[in-house]
Amino acid sequence: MADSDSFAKAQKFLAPRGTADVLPDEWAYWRFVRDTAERVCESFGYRRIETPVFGHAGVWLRTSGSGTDIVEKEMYLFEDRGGDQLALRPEGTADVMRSYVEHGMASLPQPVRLYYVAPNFRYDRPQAGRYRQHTQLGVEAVGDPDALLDAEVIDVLRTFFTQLGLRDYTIKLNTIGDMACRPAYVEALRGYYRPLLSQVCDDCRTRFEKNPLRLLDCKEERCQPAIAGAPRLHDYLCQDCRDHFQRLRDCLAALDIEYAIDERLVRGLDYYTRTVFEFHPAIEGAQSSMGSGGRYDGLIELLGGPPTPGVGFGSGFERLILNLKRQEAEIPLEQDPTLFIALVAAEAAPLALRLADRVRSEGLQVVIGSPGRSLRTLLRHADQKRASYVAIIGRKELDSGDITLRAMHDHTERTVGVDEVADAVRP
RNA sequence: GUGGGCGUGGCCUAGCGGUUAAGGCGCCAGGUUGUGGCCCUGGAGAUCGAGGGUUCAAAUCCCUCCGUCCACCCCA
Repeated sequence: MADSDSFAKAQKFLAPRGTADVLPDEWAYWRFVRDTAERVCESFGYRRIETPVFGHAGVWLRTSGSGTDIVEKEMYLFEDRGGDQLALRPEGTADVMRSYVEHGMASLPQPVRLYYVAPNFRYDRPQAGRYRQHTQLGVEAVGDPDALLDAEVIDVLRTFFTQLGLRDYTIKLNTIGDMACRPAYVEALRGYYRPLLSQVCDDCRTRFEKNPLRLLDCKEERCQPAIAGAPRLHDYLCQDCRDHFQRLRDCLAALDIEYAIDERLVRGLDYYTRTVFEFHPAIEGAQSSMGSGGRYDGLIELLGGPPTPGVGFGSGFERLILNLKRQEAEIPLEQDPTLFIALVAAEAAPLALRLADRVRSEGLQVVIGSPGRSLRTLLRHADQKRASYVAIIGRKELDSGDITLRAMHDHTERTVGVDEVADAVRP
């Protein structure tokens, strides 16, 4: 890394690695995805919550699991001037649960349904669909253990995708047991792997120690034989977990939601219990998950709250937009301005400003063109912005006090008073 | 953390040892001294990612670094 001076000279100033500017042309996608997310969540009775972009590092250090990449090597950690250990939010669920406890939401009727759209930060190596700052829709149903809610949040995500026009995705579903049955399985898995450790990859040896469930989704060729012969989690599930999973399946059937059970599916965060799921696009890129989540019945206890069940998911906007583009999906167009003011006589600026305000107060979009350009140039600009009408203000209009109003679609012009412009251009 | 591709005006690209570094899009102005989409003319805008090396001569060859993209890993 060069020193900062030569860096600045060589590269100018660029957005930090793994971050991106959302430029005006791109914003149409963002607005569409955000508006759709808000509409869908609210249609299910979920209410908006916002938590700070940074928080006490312990919120994530305690909940996400010491063996996970997110905590171990991807957190943006910093100390503030008062000496507090803080972190840029790496994921949304834990801090929303912190807020649930902090604000006594347990005293509200349960479940509490919450959603948020917020940036997350992870120090990862960027590639397609993966950024150091990314924006997620998060949805959480807190305080009710019923599998109906697992089905409900999956339905929220399914509906969100449908409303976006995303097609050809698949849903992977699994159950990973709970604190009653998973420990016995983990022991069985360790017992099985112990004699095989010399045959598996380095990462798997680490997983064996820190996060044994992840042994199952190793992609290394040499580890596949070990995975194939491993004990199956589903053989160790307790009756409660079996019942929960069956009820979830019944609920999904009622909703006509199709899915594939994938016993290899485990999640990257330690707090998940029972249900886990992922939504994948049919066109598989490397960063294929467009939304994923599960149940986290022990999470709130880890944060010092009472035993409280919860279930939810996260869905990354950047990946959704990537898939919308790949699919060449239709998105709502930007609104065209109704009126473009061609200020040929720059000295008439006060008149132009008053006229623009007056027409805007009627709820119409008005753009003032660069003052002092030739009328020819101004009309070209108006055309490029697809304005419906152009109000021409030059010497002639300045003298008479009236406005020349040109209808762009048929090239007709008429003279109107300043007070009549809004009515004349209203669609 | 590990691999691979690529860095030439705002964008896309040509040039691959000797060129005033070329073209398209976009931008500005004019052709119509107040009238758009097409067309025509002109203009502005590039220390060819940075530093070092080879050479009489480097955008072009070599090295290092930086950036970026793609993949692994991980995940949204």
